[in-house]
Amino acid sequence: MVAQRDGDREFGRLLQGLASEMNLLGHDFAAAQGLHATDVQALLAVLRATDPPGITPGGLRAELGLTSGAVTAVLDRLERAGHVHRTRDAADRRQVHVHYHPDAARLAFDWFTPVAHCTDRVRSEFRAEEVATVVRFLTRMTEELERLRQDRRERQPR
Amino acid sequence: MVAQRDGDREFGRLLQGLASEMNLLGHDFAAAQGLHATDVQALLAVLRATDPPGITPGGLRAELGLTSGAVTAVLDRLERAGHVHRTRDAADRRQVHVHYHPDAARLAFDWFTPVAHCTDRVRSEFRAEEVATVVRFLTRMTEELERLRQDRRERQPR
DNA sequence: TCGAGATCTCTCAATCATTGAGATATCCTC
DNA sequence: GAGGATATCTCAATGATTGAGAGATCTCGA
Repeated sequence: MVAQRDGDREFGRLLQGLASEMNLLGHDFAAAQGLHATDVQALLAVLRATDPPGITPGGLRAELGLTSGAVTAVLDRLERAGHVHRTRDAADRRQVHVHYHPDAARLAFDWFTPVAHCTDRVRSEFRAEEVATVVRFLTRMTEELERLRQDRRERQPR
Repeated sequence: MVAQRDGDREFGRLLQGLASEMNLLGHDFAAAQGLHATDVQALLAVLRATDPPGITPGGLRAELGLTSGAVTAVLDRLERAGHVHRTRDAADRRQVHVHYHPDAARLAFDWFTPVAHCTDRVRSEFRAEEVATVVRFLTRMTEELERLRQDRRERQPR
């Protein structure tokens, strides 16, 4: 009754549903903080970027799919609200690095703690090797989607 | 060196990264179709809703985290562009059902076919029981996040 | 060393998506 | 029926996003 095709379809739907649910969490956080959805996405991207130098506006542009003007506006808002601050790169003074303010990190951390508990709870339902499988899947899936986007961008540069 | 805490953190980051990547696919589709990111999210939600009666504006409101005014605007745009159409429920004439136009479905289907291939490719790297594990994980994760959001909404109704 | 081109960020005006309150129509229950 | 609840839409105000272009800095070849 449930053919391979249906399985695939269900699979995609599952992924979409999860992504959508995570988006909504962002919306809720935004509403709770008096921020806008885009600002939250940007803030999370900044928090996620632990590579020492932080993330640049250009990186955010790529990560959020916004134009440069929009990124500047987002960062202005976040900076005005005290969540992040900008520093110029000493080596390449064209570049700007965005850093989060520790308080912003704590705020986000506190708010997302219940979410982390959710993750833990689900995680604890799986055996270690199953978790490893899931991690492998998530990693591969992300890689493949990244590659797909990159390919498309190269094939259609404008 | 990598403690449990770090593992958790990495796990959340993985999920976020995947969700973000899927979001970007939406952005790309939007750009390709001359739509806006929100419109695409809405269109996908409509396509995803296969429960026979379709989805209502209220359902979209919940699914996209928008206000009623915004949903009306989104649907106006999608309807004007010929992607969806609205019908009134015969039994409850307050309600509206949103249906996609077959051409819109085909358009989205064609565009997302390479994405489906991505999913298939990754999927084929896993044994059947591993796929089952991943499906179980995705399902549980979505359920838990849904529940978390619901709990929060009930605790803080306004 | 200099200059052309590339890269990164920001500015600014125009556009248009979103909010939020309220209007309208319909349903449900007493 | 009347009152309250529910679902959607309207509309003015707000402000986020776009897109072109300016400014500053770097890179590399002549």
